[in-house]
Amino acid sequence: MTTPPEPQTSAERELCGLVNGLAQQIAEHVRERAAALGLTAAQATALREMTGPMTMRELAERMSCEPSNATFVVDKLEKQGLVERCPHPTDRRAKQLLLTAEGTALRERLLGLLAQESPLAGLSPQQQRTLQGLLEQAITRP
Amino acid sequence: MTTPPEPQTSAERELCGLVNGLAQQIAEHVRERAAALGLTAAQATALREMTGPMTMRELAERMSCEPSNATFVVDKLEKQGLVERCPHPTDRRAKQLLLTAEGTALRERLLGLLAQESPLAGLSPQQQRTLQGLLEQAITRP
DNA sequence: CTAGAAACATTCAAGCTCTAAATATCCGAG
DNA sequence: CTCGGATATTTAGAGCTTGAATGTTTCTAG
Repeated sequence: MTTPPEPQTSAERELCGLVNGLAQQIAEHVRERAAALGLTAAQATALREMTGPMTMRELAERMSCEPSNATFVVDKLEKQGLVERCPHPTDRRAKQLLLTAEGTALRERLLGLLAQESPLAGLSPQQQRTLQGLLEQAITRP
Repeated sequence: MTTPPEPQTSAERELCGLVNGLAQQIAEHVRERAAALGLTAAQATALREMTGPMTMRELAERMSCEPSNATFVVDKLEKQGLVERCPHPTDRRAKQLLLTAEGTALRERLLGLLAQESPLAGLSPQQQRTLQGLLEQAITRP
């Protein structure tokens, strides 16, 4: 026979639901601020992660998405004149992404908006540290 | 003037990244188990939430998505003979979703798979309770 | 040096999700 | 009863994401 009906299971499912719920709130937060600047959530995420010159693959990794998706998003940003695809200095296979002056300015505004009214404001700094520890442990395990 | 340069901010951004990371692990977990049964993640989520007869709207709420999306997903499940759209007993506007025998059987298998190797297995029951409390507090705040 | 393996970026097809609009039905005020 | 606002579902259109296939370029074993 199997182990007795596990009370564990349903608690874990509920917990997964909470994690997803909070992730959705965070996504919504980004979506709202991005929309205020005429960007989609994906475009805003890309802009946020553009901390300096980088390749397409590097950006994709920072965005936690596939390179093909990065191509799609950067196409949009490039059409808006926010980024440029330059030839990479040392690797002719790769492109080097650079923010334009406009892109840099918009990124600053975006970062300012994103810092306001964080979805995590309901937790004290101490609680945030606790949460961070738990999440790190949960993630670095499988 | 604004508050001095907040050290808070970057910590919160990192924390958001962790929440999203764990949510992605959970999604990947569902995706894998669903694929083993020939289902997409969305179809598996719908099947999982079909705890009994319900309307399209009710399913959409359980899935945290728009009703139009539920229509799309249920279309697929119906084509696979897993669910049926029946006329609602008392409200002729609504459809009542019912699992077929096949659907019920597959749902059982799915629940079994989903309960195995939870992405949260890295946390002790005590830690899971702590996490649950923090997430609830964070969510029920805006 | 050179052939084969691996890495970078892109394109394309397919799937998921959302919004807005259309249709059908319900319900309550008069 | 009837009209008008609210609700349930579907459709159409668009954006986001992925995975496979492709063309270049780089790296590495021999």
